[in-house]
Amino acid sequence: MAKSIDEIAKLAGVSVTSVRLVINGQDKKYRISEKTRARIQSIIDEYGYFINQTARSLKLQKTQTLGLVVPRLTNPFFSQLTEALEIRCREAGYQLITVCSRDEAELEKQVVENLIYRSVDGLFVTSSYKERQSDLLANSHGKPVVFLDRDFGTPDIAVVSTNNLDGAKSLGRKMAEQLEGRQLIFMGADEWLPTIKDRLEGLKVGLSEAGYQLPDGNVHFAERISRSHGYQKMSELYQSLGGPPDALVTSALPVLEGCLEYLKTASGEIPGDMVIGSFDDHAMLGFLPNKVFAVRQNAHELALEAYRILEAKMRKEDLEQQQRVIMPELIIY
Amino acid sequence: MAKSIDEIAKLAGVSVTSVRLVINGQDKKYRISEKTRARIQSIIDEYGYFINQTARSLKLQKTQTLGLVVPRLTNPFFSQLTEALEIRCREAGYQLITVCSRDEAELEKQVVENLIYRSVDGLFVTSSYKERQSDLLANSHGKPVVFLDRDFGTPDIAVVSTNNLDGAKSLGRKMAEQLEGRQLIFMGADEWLPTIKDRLEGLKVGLSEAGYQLPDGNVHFAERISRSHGYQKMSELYQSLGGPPDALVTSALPVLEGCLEYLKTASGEIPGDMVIGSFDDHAMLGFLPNKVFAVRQNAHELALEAYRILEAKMRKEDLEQQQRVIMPELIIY
DNA sequence: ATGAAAGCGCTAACAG
DNA sequence: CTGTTAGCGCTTTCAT
Repeated sequence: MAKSIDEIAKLAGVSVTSVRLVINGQDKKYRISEKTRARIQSIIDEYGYFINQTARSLKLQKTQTLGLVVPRLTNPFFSQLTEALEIRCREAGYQLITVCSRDEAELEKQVVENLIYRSVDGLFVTSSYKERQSDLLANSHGKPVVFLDRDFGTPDIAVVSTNNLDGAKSLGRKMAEQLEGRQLIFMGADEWLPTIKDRLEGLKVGLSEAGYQLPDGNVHFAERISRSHGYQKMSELYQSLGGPPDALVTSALPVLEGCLEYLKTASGEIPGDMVIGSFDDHAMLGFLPNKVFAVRQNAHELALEAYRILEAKMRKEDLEQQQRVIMPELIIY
Repeated sequence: MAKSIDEIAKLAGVSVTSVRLVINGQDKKYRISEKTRARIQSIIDEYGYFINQTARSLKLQKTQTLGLVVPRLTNPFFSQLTEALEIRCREAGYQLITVCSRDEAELEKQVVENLIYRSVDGLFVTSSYKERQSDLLANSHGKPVVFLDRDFGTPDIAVVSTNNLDGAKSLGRKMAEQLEGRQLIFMGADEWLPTIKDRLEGLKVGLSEAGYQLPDGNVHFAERISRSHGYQKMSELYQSLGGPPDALVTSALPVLEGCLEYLKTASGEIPGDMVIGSFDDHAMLGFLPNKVFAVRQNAHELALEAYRILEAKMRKEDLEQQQRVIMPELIIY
């Protein structure tokens, strides 16, 4: 039904140039006569035209698509980030292509390569390892890249991340107030991630500012960020403590869920007097009987900043500042 | 750095045909001499080759991309569905492009059009209205479409959905056992959606099978599926009941969250003896002090079936059965 | 066993 | 005011 420019031109008995001009609204009256314009328009109205983006992309060497790599979409933080970024990109005329890496190095490599084959004009990447980051930079085929969420400290690259350090500090200070001599346990996972390191580091500083030194023995790491690994690790901890911790801080939501699940199994219910600290916020955290502190990242702001930087890179502007750190918010339930 | 076929051919002093044959591994020894093969290979090894998918797509009239339209990615059900579908598509050599419609008719129209412009080879769409569904079918430019999650009853189209009716029935039967003469309130939203209608309808049937007739006055609808609308509606309900309901069933998670938030504000805490029924499951539901029943959709199965049908359509197979209804699971916390 | 050439639909430069 | 044409990188058919 819908026709190409050539076909419209043929049907109207004019050249492709004329058709192009009216399609693009460049029929500035002194270029195309009203008669031809009308004829062309009528053909378009009758058959419909719709542009073949593939051909356009091939000609212009530009696809108007951007790629986004996130670990998982089922992680609420990343799904918020993705939604916000998609909206921003569409506003700007870009189509966003989102893929998941599951934080697996091999998969990350593969999906990034896929995106590059598809000739995306730029990339947003949440990289799982420092090496993958440098590797990508070396094989980016000149495509601009903005890294998200994790700053491995590689110099001279564009990164937009959350200020986990300061977020964790204020979490630490607030939680210390609740302790009154009781013990706090930190339960992390994927400790090689800079986000996780900062969270632990900041927490320690914040706690100590309020007078509580976190003993090394109170720091635990589950194997990976996942519910089952959190469950497993909490079961070990529960045995050694002989009960639930007085206060618990987890570095990610799935880990917290696993911990709570174990505690519910072991004690019959969630111990309501256990103070909880969580990185990553979730609506339902507010419905626990416990006192809960949650550090909420600003996914929206992160998305806007990342887009801003990528766009500047695409138009080859010189960026004075290609690193941005966004402040999270401390929620108290 | 990486070169195109033409350039490789020039560098090796051979024709593009020869280069193509070795790239595609079709250098069946009786076609290309070992000498030329080696020369070509060495050039490729040195400079690297990487295919320009855009050019390939233009030639073949096939992009190896598929589109997916979901209302929101921040809805856990849809993020699960998206993850599963992305994995399945990649396995099959397709790149999935996901966009959000926010259940807004205009936006849905726009994003679908975008995808079609980009010449996706096929589409998965969670349509928000029956009319948008028929409209899309009329303007699909011959592209195969599989609709997800919502079956508006349009005949002869491909739909993969959850058996909300039977899921709701078993929810109703189970909840009735807990009532012991107390009142149950249903709180829905977006009542024009077939999923929502089925949930209410099934619930009524299930309840009545177990001896409880749900009065019409106990059925309420918030304006839209959102936390704030759930909060609003629960506040009205709370006033008129003079307290929290004995049992509450919501048609979607955000609505439940809003209701609980109001109850926490009003009563200081979630009334622990309120029996809760939820469509859509979430990990944290298990941590409420309440008795909770959740109908969990099978996003994974839904994704696999949808892909299977779309693939069959793309290869123009005759489908005896292009409707699939997947059974959900009743989770009891 | 290898090469030449057409053509996918578009854009842009140039020619009337 | 309007038309012609080259070429983006690939696949495929037909020659040699």
